[in-house]
Formats: sequence, structure tokens, C-alpha cells
Amino acid sequence: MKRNMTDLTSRQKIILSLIVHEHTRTAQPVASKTLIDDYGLQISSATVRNEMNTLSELGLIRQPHTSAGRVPTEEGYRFFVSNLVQQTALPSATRNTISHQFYQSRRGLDHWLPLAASVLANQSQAVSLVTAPHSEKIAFKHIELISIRGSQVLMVLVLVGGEIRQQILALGEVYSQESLSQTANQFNQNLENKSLGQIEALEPSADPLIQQILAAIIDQMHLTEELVTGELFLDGLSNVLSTPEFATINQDRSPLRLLEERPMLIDLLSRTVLTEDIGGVQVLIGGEGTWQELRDCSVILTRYGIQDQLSGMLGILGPMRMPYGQAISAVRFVADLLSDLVTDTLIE
Amino acid sequence: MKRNMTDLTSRQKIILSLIVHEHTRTAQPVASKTLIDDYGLQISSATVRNEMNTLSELGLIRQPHTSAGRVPTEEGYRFFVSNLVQQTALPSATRNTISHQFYQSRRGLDHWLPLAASVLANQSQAVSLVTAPHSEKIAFKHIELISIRGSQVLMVLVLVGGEIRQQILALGEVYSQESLSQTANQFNQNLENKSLGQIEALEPSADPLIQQILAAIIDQMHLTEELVTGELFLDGLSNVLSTPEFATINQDRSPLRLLEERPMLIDLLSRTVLTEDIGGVQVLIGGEGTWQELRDCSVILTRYGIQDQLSGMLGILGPMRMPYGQAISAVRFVADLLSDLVTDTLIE
DNA sequence: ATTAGCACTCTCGACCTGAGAGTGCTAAAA
DNA sequence: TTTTAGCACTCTCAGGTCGAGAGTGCTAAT
Repeated sequence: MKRNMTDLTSRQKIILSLIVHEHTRTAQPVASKTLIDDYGLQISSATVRNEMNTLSELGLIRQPHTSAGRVPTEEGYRFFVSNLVQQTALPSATRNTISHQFYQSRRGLDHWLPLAASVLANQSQAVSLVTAPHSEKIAFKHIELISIRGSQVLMVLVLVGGEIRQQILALGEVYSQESLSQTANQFNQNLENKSLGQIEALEPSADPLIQQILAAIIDQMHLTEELVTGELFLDGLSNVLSTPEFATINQDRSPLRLLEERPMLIDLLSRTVLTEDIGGVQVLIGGEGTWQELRDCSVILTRYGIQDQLSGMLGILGPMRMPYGQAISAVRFVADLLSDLVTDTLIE
Repeated sequence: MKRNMTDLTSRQKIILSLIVHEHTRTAQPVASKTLIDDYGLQISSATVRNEMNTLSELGLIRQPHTSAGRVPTEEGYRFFVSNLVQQTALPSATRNTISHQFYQSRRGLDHWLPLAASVLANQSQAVSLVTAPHSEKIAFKHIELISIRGSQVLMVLVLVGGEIRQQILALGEVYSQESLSQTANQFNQNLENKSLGQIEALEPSADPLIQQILAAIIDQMHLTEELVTGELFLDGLSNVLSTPEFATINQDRSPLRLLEERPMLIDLLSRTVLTEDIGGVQVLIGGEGTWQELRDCSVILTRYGIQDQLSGMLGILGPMRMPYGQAISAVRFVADLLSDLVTDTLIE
């Protein structure tokens, strides 16, 4: 069923491309005459109609009703994305501006991730999704214990890769800040770069303080390990609210619903993108049978970060008729940017 | 213009209440006959119509068109909320379930805040908003410096109140972890509980390491101070997408737009709720003239936390015809819950 | 003060209709 | 064999008409 380049004449490819382009612009069926008038084709509309017929038979375009123009089918978009789309690199001025925003104040991920989401949403005119990077393997880097009040202690746990977990512990008795710091230092010396497995295999200590802290460390590391992905940042909802595809407010079928159900969303992300290597961009068109809610949508996803060490995911979700060239470029660009930033600030 | 209790006969109050209730349920204009039939009033529809006329003249209800039922006006809702609404406490079973969810695993704010948003959204069937608590006055609690790689250092700064800021510093030269820890200890001893002002007034040090760290501390404290409110959690969008008030997808007037524009949202929150003491619940009906986008919406807001020390804000945004009794109770309940949790784990 | 009764008004969905858009087909031209 | 002009045909869509039904306001009686 897979169609390849050679199935279509070059004129058919042009026509398909134009239909995709025009329909992306207007969200309306595209008439043969429109193609002649607006794109200056040097053939007649009747010829175009003949070609359209062929494309219809191939299942790449369809008519909403007998006397309407043509609309690309899901298959049509797939063919377009696989064979015809040309990436339209962002203008270098834009790229510079964006890079600057990221580099000028090095505030760290908590600043970069929302910024990435915002940039991505703007550039693609769709909803953007960005997850925080997450370590492939969980290992201890550093711990700090801070006395708060009475027997309560704030534990700050830094993992290799840079994830930071914090927890407030209610210890059995009151410890001085000095003894807490000492204990933390012991941990720092003994556990650095140890994996969760290694730490769990340690001899239990007789010291109740050490016991409690160790338990908390293991607990937090488990929690981190169970995470498929880190925090999720989302932007550009308003880009998409006014599009007819999303205006399908009719009950629960709306793609917007998916965006609210974090578990579903995580599932979507992980199924598609987590298998892929960093650098590859995946385009998911029309839910691919699995995602009812995405019937009229497309998703473009990729990973960023450092292969086998620390990676996050980012992408966009928009109507199926989206400017794929721009969108894919934008995703690539932002992913590369984030990869660089993560590499620069990796905690080893 | 302010209307008080005594302006209305008790029968008028009942009728107004019923109209509000019924319209909340159906989103339709309420007919006089409906009130007789569905609520078993012991008077005739003609009498009800007479009373309705009075209420219309008072500006509390209105007719969408000549021969339609009545709909509460903005004023009507205000009167209802000020004088007639009765808080319908959550069933104690529900309260227990919810409390349990919060208390069973004490994972800290990063777990509680999204949970609060989720609970609030469910209970109110509206969009919920929850901000992280933010200190009233910024003061130093603890610092930690962790060598990462080469001359890069991860600084973890804990402020009084418990806010944690992290930053990766590229220092001029390479320092050993020992010397970093020592430096951190110095800071911890000298700066504990010092305010931003006090820290800025310190004598500059000759040591370049100390200089750089101090600058970073001051920088981060400034950033924190400038924050009006912490992170923002939002839930329950789907509750509201299907309501006619929000379906007004017609371009930029949609209240949904407001939710995407964090600055606007922060502005909204701060103007209304930040002036208020903790414990008070504010109800903002129909944008109150200031917020075009909220013409058909209401917002219920309150603060939680510890007066003059550490507080956040939470609330809901929904259609103007919302079940105010339930909604206000839900907001109160969740706010109290969070206040308790924050108090328990306050970092002094 | 309340209510039955009734005329009046306005909305809403159903139905019809004509204009326009766009096609498919055929027969001629290249 | 491919392209194109021409035309009949189909379908949508906006506008207009219409009658039923909902709900009111008013009046006169209780």
C-alpha cells in the first residue's frame, strides 16, 4: 500500500503540493480553477481536473461532496510529508533573535523550557509541547540536608544529569545542622555516581539518621526512575482554538481533551518518540488509527538532549492541514537549540 | 446603587434564587411556569410574573427578548452571591477522600499543587487556578555549591519560606568541591535569615569566588522578589470548553485567551486577591467592567498560606452561571487544606 | 393581593428556492 | 495520444417564508 515517488508524474506531484498548500492556507476545498488563477499553471483547468481524478483514484485527495473542490486525504498528507515537503528554514534573522533569547541570560532549564514552548508555538502556529529532560539512568550526584524547624529537614537531592528532587523529612528526633551537614557529606563521598541498584544493595546502617535519609534517597530515585518524562510545558493553545478542526467542541472528541489528560499525552509521546534516536523527527498524521481524538490533527515530535544520557522531547500538535515545512523546521531548530543548551550544562 | 437585603421581599428572594438555580442548570431563560412546575411553588404563574416584573425593574433579571423567560443579570448574580447564596459544604466522605490524597504521601508542594488544581477543577466543574506560595519577604536560608564539570558549578539556593532556586554558574576558574563546600558553609553561617537589602549592603570581598557567588545570590533573590506569584497550575479546561459561554470561540474575546496570557492572568490575580487577607474569598462577576474577556464569566479567588509570610493564591474561573454555593465551598476547602500543608512544612 | 384567561410577540426549525461554484463528460483541437 | 473548450449536471448555501409553540403582559374577576 505504501506509495513511493515513482507512482506519480511530476505534474501530479506539483498539483498535489499546490492543493496541500492552498488548503493549508484557506481550510477550504481547492478548485481546479483556483490552481490556474492563483498559481499561474500553464495548463487548463480541464487538465488539472483530469489529474485530480487520478489523484482521487490513488486515494490522495477527495471531494467533500460531488461538486466541491478537492481536499487532501490523510494518505495525501503522508505522501506529501514523505516525498514532497520542503523544509523552509527559518530566516536567519529570526534564528538569531531566538538564539539570543536563550543565551542572553543563562537562567537554566526552568527558563528555557517555557521559552522553547513559546517559541515553538509562535513559529508553528500550533500547540507546542516540551518536556523537561530526563536521565536514562538514575545515579546519585549530591545531597544536602537543611534543618528547617524542630525535627523537620529539607533534603535536596541532585542526580547525575541535573535533575533535582526535594523533600521535607520529618525525622524521629532533632538534629543539629552540623550533624546533618556531616551526614550529607558522608553520603556525598560514598554515593557519588552510584546507581539506584548499587545504592539499594548497600549494607544497612545502624544509625537511624542514615537509615532514614537513605530510605528517602532510594524513594526519590525510584520516583524519578518511574517518570517516563519530566514536567510538561505547553503553549499556543490560542493558536489553535479558532481553527475549525478544534472548534469541534462537540463533546469529548476534541483534541483539546487529550491535552488535559496528562497520562494520555505522556502515552502518546512515549509511544511515538521515545523509541526514536535523537535527531529524527516523527510526523504523526491523523492519529494513525490509534488516536480517535487526533482524527483531524497532526503531531510532529522529536527528542533533544544527549543520546543515552539525558533527553527530553518536544513537538507540536496542530490541525492536519498545517504548514509542514515550517513546522518541521521549527521543531528541528528548537530541538537543536535545546540540545546544545543541555549539553553545555550537563551535570556529570 | 448598592442593593441590600431589605430591598426585596422574601418571596422575591426565593424567586430570584430559583431563577439563578434553574438557569445555572439549564443555561436557558427561565419561564414563570417552570418555577411552578419544577419547584412546586404554591402561587400561580401570574403572580410569579408580577414579581418577575419587579425584579426586572430592579435590574436583577432580564429578558433576552420580549417573549422569553428571565435570565439573571450581572447585578442579579451579585445580589445572589452577596445575600442569598448558601454554601453547600462538601459531603464529609468527599472531604475525607480528598484530605487523604493530600496527606497519604507527603511528597511536597510539587505534588500538592497540581493535585489541588485537579481537585478544585473536579469539584467546581470549572477551570481551576493555583499558584505556588511565595514569600512576602525574601531572605537567605541556605546555599549549596556543587561542582559539575570543569569550572561549572551548580548553585542551589534555599530561601526562607522554602523557595528553591538553582542556577548553573560558569566560574572563572576551576575550584575543588572541597573549597566550594567551604565557601558555601561560610555563606550559610554569615547570611542565614538575612534579607536581600542586608545582603546587598555587605562589604565587597576580595575573593573572586565569593564575589561571583554573592552576585549570583543577589541576582536570584532579585528575580524571586520580582515574582508577583510563583508557578501557575491550571486544570479543568475541558470542564468549560463545552459550555456556551466559552464556545464563543469568535476570535480574541474568548476567556480562554486570558488563560494563555500569563502576564494578564497574573495581573488579574494580583489586582483582586493580593490585597485581601488570607481567609477572604473574592467573587468577581462578569469582569466587573475591567475584563472584557470575562464578560460572561465569574472568578472566585482566595489566598492560602500564612499571613505576611508565605502565601499563594487559588481560585476558579467559570461561566457566570455557576453553582456558586458549591464553588465557593470548594475553593474554601482546598485553600484551608493547602494552608495547613504549607504551615506544616514551612521553612523558617 | 391574587389569579384565570387571552391576545400578542418573538423565536425557532422546517421547508423552499435560486444563485453560484465546481465538477465530469464529450467532442474537437493539437 | 494528450489537451482543452464547452456545457449539462449536482450540490451547497444564504435568504426568505411560514406556522407552531413558548412565554409574556394586561385585564377583569375573585
